[in-house]
Amino acid sequence: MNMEPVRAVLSRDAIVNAAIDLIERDGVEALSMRKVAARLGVAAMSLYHHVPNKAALVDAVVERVVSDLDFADDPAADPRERARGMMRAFRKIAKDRPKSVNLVITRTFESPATLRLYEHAMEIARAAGFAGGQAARIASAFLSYVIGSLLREARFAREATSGTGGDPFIRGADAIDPADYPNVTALVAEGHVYDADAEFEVGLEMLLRGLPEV
Amino acid sequence: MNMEPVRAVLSRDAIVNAAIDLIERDGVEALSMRKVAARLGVAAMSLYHHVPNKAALVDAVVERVVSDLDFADDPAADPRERARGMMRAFRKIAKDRPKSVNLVITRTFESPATLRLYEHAMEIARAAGFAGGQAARIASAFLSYVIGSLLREARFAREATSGTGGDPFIRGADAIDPADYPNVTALVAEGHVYDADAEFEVGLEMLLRGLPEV
DNA sequence: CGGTTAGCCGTACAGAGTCAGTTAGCCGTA
DNA sequence: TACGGCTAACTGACTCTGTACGGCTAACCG
Repeated sequence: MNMEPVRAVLSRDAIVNAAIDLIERDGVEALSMRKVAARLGVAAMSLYHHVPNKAALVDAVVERVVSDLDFADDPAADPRERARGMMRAFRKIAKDRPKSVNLVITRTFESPATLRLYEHAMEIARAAGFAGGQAARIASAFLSYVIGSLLREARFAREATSGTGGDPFIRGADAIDPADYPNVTALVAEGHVYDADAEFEVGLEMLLRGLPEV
Repeated sequence: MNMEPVRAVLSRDAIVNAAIDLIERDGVEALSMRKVAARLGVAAMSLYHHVPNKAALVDAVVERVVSDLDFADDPAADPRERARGMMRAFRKIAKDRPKSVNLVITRTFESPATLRLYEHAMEIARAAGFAGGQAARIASAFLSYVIGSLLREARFAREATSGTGGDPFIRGADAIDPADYPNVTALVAEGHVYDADAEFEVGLEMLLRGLPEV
């Protein structure tokens, strides 16, 4: 009656999923082959029939996270609007899988999925009228900016905010010496809260406004 | 005749130095307490009298790397020029200690040294006429951008370039399917090489040009 | 029905971080 | 000078990591 196969079902996909779960639950440093295996009810060494080693597993995780990104895009739309759309979609990683961000970020744009990001950014840059090397450099500028923002945002998201609805701008602000950090102190005194969205949009618009003449 | 103390001299500074050496030689993942200790001619556990644990050691490394940064700065100069100076100085990390960059990058701006970066950026933003929250967001935009650039640059620097003087734009470009990545392929065909300095400057100028009205 | 093979498991080992217990050198005081 | 105590380094052990090797078993193929 049980149609399930007797042996445990194991697949690359299942392994990657388990790894992502683990990372999002306990953080990147808690990822271990044994824990992934345990989560799948399987012995550690079984994983190695589907994944050559841990580094490859991590690569696969990154690939998955990036592949899940979906920048709905209308090629006929205003290139600036397309750029905004892509950047915002990219940034969604920080919301969806905050703990995995550090992994994505630490890797080159070489794998198919990450290269796709670059390709897409180039595509938009070209649609905006930039050619060759200039398009590449502009695309890189945008990507560098999202990545930097992502990093910042993911770190702030490490702990859920309390009910106040806003992160304090800096953790442990009380311990800061006003003489050494006057501007930061003043900001804290003003009650400035960290607003990831607002921050991100400011920089994004700066980049867009600062685009060279085509 | 031997004036050296019989027992090994150990200090927090010496430990941090050894750790940095190790990281720059063999990479972050090769850093281990035992190797640091061995490099200092000392038993592993001895380190724990100067550093509470490995995480703290890593923090100390980050702190050192960032503290060593020196953005010579004339408060009376044009704020834009000051911003350029700071950004370029920051970027020097990638040149001086490429392997340590990933560490710096993965941490919040909470420690004194990293907070100093933020303070400095805010200071320049205020000198440029921006106030309060807006100054903070502009400072963040610039910092996000450098950090993103740094990350990108550090990864390209992983292996020394061959004699050609230019990195190929993408490693393993031959394996890329032109149908999937037309823009990237075209770029490679044009012989585009990766030029970290040029790329960085393009984005920097975009941000400066795109600064809001004060 | 016999043989091959793909996929899972158990064992084992080197290297990691770090706790506990021990020892050795230095320094102030008598 | 002799001694007592304290700090800092050492030794050993424990747990957890990644993964190489070899054996077993269930499924498939002719």
